[in-house]
Amino acid sequence: MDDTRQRLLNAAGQTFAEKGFEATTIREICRLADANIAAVNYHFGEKEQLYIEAVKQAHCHRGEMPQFDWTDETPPERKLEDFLRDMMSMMVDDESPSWHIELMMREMARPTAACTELVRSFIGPMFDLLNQIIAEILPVGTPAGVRHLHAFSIVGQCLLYRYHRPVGRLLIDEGEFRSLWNVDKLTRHITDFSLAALRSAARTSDAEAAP
Amino acid sequence: MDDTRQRLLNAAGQTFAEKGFEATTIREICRLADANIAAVNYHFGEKEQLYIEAVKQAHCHRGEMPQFDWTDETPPERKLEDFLRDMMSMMVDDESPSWHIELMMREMARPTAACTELVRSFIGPMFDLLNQIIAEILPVGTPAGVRHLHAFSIVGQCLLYRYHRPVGRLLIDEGEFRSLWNVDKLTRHITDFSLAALRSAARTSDAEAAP
Amino acid sequence: MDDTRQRLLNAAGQTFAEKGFEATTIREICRLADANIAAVNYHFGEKEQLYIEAVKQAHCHRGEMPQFDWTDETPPERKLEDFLRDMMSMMVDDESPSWHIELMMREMARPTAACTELVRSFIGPMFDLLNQIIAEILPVGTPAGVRHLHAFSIVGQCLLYRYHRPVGRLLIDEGEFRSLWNVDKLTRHITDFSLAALRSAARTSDAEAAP
Amino acid sequence: MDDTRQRLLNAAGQTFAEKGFEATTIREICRLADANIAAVNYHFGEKEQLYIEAVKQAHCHRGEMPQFDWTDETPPERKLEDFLRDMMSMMVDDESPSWHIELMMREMARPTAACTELVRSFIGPMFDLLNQIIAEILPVGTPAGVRHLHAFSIVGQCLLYRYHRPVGRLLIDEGEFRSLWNVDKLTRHITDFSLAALRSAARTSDAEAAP
DNA sequence: AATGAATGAGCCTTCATTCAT
DNA sequence: GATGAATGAAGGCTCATTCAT
Repeated sequence: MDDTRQRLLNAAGQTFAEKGFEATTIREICRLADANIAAVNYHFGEKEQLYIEAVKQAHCHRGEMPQFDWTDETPPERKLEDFLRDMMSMMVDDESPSWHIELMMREMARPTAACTELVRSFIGPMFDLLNQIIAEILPVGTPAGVRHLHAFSIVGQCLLYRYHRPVGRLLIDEGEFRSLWNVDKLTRHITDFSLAALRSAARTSDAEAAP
Repeated sequence: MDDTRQRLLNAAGQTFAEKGFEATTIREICRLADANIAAVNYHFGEKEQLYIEAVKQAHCHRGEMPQFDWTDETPPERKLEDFLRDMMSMMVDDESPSWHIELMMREMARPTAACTELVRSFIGPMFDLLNQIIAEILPVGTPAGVRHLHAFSIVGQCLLYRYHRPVGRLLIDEGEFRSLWNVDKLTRHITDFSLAALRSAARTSDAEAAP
Repeated sequence: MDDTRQRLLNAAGQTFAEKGFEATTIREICRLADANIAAVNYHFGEKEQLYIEAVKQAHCHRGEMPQFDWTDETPPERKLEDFLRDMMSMMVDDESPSWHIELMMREMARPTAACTELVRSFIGPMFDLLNQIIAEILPVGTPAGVRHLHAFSIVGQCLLYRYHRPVGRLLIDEGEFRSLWNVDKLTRHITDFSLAALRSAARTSDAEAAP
Repeated sequence: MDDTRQRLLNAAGQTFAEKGFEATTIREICRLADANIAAVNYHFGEKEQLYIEAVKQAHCHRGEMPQFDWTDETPPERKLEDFLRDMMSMMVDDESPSWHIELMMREMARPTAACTELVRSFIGPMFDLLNQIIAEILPVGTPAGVRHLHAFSIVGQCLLYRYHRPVGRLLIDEGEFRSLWNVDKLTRHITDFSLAALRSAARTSDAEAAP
């Protein structure tokens, strides 16, 4: 039965997400999974392989890629907002612990062998999608390098709210923190901020192109 | 002699920055510092205290706060660019390993007891400074919450280039990576991007305020 | 099918011969035999039983006892030489790894439960045969104890070349080692050495018997 | 204090001698030495190093080389007997457990890294001494290779009584075994046997040299 | 003030074996 | 008859820490 294997993966993902690879012991995982200590070695060979499999499963579980109901008519501004809302729902999840995302975040900050796979199947496609949206806003012919810089600027704004949440908590007072760390509000702000920057870049670029 | 204590702090900062708290062993630090194995416990009581002291020293070493030669005449746009250039020089340091900054980055992502002190003496003042610059650009009377959102958007763009450098390396090809991950280029882009967004916000705000 | 059982025995013999009982793992044997991990316990109950069966098979494979074409006329000197040549071909086998013999050698040095069977069916008969040859050379009526001492002296000379081959390699230089560790040369030397000793013992014994 | 280190070496030698390297656990050694389990790692780094040091100490303890009160007048026959008596007292030691020798014997049969040192400081000198005695008996000018063969024949006779004691026990009945496995009796037999062979070789050699 | 020695808890891994199918 | 899954004990080793000097 694959039950034990699955329970191990869940327990591992959860614990690795919470404490990181080094600080997690396989005893802890096995206790949580209600499995024998030797089960990890039997199913995965070694601790690191279990970690890699857990990361793989983490983003699979999330559903590979979000589904948007966009048509050919959908304006890019709307697409950007949808995209950002999806991103921010991953960054700010007060209700669920969502170790799947936490594990991916850890992997992005300190990549191990599992990172390549993660980039191939999730991060890469998301990055490409964002670049397509940007391409619809910036003038045709904008170099890829410029689009990438804008994409990084947008993604950077999102990631901060997950990675630096504890620091943010120290920088602003509690009331403000609670009203701020909220998917709706943050989505709206980042959308406005980024759209303004993109439009400005588009204008500048046009002006340069047509003197 | 305080020599041993100092050598321990240096060795600890270096190693903690490179490997993180868990993955670093006291033996390793002592070997690097050419000190006795019991020296850490003698001077600092326990491993965690050594870590805290190392973090404290890391940001002290950096010189607390950058010094800008601004006058009352200096326009906020110039100030923002200077500020961002200083930030980016911390984010992108190809030449020096700069464990001081790496340690601070680690602490910001996974705060420990040392974080409060770090925020008080370095991150907080930097955040305040950025907010002052923003306040000069946005209309008088803009609520603090709005300023903070803009500050986060700006800081988020910067931090990405340090935290997600390995992922960035996987997303774009090597030639582009090398031409992109560069203080000048990134400073200019982030300045332009953020300034455009701020100006747009300023216009919108004025329009709302004066119908 | 008895195929698996047989493959296990071969793999076990080979591995036990090479590494000894303790250092050999069941997994290793099963991998080599391309059998399931539980096959050993299924077919043999436990590791030790597999070892015993492997030892049994080792000497069976060798053909129980050598066949000599001796007649009543064959002089004992010739018999001794034939016997020693057979012994030495087991001790010095450059060509084949011959795990069958290596396993028997191990068992003789550190006997386990398998040893009794080995002595009964192979070593004992060989020892008896040697004693018969000795009896033909020493005067009639020589006590069994004296014959046994001579047998031990002869066997001891042979065994050294297998058990202490690595030490021998360190005691003499490589050229000499290669010219020495050779069935023909060693057979001739041990035959001459032993025959001289036996004849001397025969003379002494006769002199004592007939004053 | 070096007390613990010494106790560990003693316990290790004893246990390794009894059970071999693989079958011995460091927990067992530490229990016997009344030391903490981490003491082995502290003093020797790893199990194998402890083993090597134990082997080194084993032959040091024995007193490097036996001391014989020989003069220039001492006939080689007397020297051979003394030499063999010393050898046999190592091979047949009913009274004392003498793990020192047992450990050396194990090392000779299955050499590890410790063997080279053992050969250099003990086995080699003993082998040289035996060859000198042989040189006094065989005619001047006998090639080294021939002397070595005789030395091996003599040493082989001795070693059998230690390595194959259990098999010997199965080949002859208990009464005979007890009367045989005895330093005096065996020394006398091996001396007579070998001396006869050497003298015969000397005569043959002379006859060939002077036709 | 400073250190070599020692400690005990705990790490990951591997073992021979047994269980349920 | 044969096997993949699972088990518990034990393996060597490393850890941060403390002790006696």
